Amino acid sequence: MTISRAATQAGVGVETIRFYERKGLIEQPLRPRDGGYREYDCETVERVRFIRQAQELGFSLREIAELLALRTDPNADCSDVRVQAIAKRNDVEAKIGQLENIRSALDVLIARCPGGGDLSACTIMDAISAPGTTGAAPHLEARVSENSSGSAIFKVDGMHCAGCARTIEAVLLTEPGVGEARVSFERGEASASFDKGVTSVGRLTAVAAKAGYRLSEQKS
Amino acid sequence: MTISRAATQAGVGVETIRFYERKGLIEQPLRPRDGGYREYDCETVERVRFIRQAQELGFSLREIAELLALRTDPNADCSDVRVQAIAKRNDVEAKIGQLENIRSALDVLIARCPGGGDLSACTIMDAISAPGTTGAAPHLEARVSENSSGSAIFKVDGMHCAGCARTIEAVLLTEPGVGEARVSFERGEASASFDKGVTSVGRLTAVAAKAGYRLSEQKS
DNA sequence: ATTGACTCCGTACTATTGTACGGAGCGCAG
DNA sequence: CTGCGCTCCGTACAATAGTACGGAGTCAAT
Repeated sequence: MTISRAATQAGVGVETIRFYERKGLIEQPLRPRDGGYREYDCETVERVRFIRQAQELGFSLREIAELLALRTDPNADCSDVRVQAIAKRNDVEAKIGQLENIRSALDVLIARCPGGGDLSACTIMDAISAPGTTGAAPHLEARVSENSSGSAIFKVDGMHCAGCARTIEAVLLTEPGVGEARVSFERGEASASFDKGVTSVGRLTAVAAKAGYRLSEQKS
Repeated sequence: MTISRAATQAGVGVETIRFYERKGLIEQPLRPRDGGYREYDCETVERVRFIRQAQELGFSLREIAELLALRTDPNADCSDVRVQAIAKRNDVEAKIGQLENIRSALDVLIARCPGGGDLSACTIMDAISAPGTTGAAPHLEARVSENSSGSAIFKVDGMHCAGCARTIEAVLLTEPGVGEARVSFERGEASASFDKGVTSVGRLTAVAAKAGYRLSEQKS
């Protein structure tokens, strides 16, 4: 069987067969003499079919290579394959979960949209511009009052727009130990709650300074 | 604001900012004189944040570029955005459906697997090798007796293994008008049902011949 | 004025899964 | 033995979303 026939039978292109050979997924078949044509048997066709089938189940070529290696390994156990399948199932499950989150976020967006009129009133654009308003932000709520919790209110210098406020919130939250950060552009104020054993007011002003904003603590 | 500061504030790498510029997603900001540094304002940071946010909702950079173009287009309507969002939601829905199919196929595989013992007994490997046994194959069942249905039984010459049988089934099914094809390696026989108005016994033997197998009709 | 950090720019590379191309070689039929 | 089609091989290219590198230039501080 020549390569094009094998390819047709496996339902792929000729180049794909050669590609799989280069990738080590199938062996190059024996050839009569050097420079001759590849001579395929049905087993290789089967192997290519196996690859396509496994791809449909969501396995990558790398994973399929492992599966194929197992297939020829005399020490391989059925449970090895089972483990792979279960891991893959869990991958798929996780992806489904992510996509469901995205879907419900989009649903909220679409439901809220007036469906016409000026773009400046478009709630979808607003929602994309301002993250965290379409759903709860669990990482913000979860850990108020943890250990030795402290908090501080700052006056902020150097903000030009509401985006700057979000910037500062973001950099404060990157600091370990910070549980909550709220910055108001209108009031020129920032507040943060944090674990005193992990970080400090000084560190917070430092990270903000690194981002280009001057914070000064307001003792209350 | 320099590029690295803007990148930090937007939560991306410096190279990513330059990459977005090259892609036209953000404009290169004005620079003091030729050869000087890029001078960013918060608006660009906002724009980059918008991009990341939209990516999390599953939009590709190409789609985000369209969204951004809308944002500055004075004629853009809120419904344009809504249409995009709905289309994306449907995309996401479709992907979820595909993944659910994969998941249930894997579930079936895992449930059937003995969970140990020799690989030759592994039902998962078997299932991957022999497609169509894990779930229904709707395209096979759906259209028996459509129009002017005919059928034929053939004796097959040139099969070497069970895989050859599947090959022949596959090539017969590629032929338009063929509703069902069954090939048995053990019996050396093939059967097919098809629409007489679309294809014919001759065409079926022809496509099989092109794949390297000789079919001869068995008049019954 | 010099140092050190940062930036600029083009290009090359990462990973994934193939496709496409061009020149040379092989196999078979007439 | 000549022609036609198929194959061989390496290489380049497709899309996606960046990341990395090297040499030169710039900025701010010392």
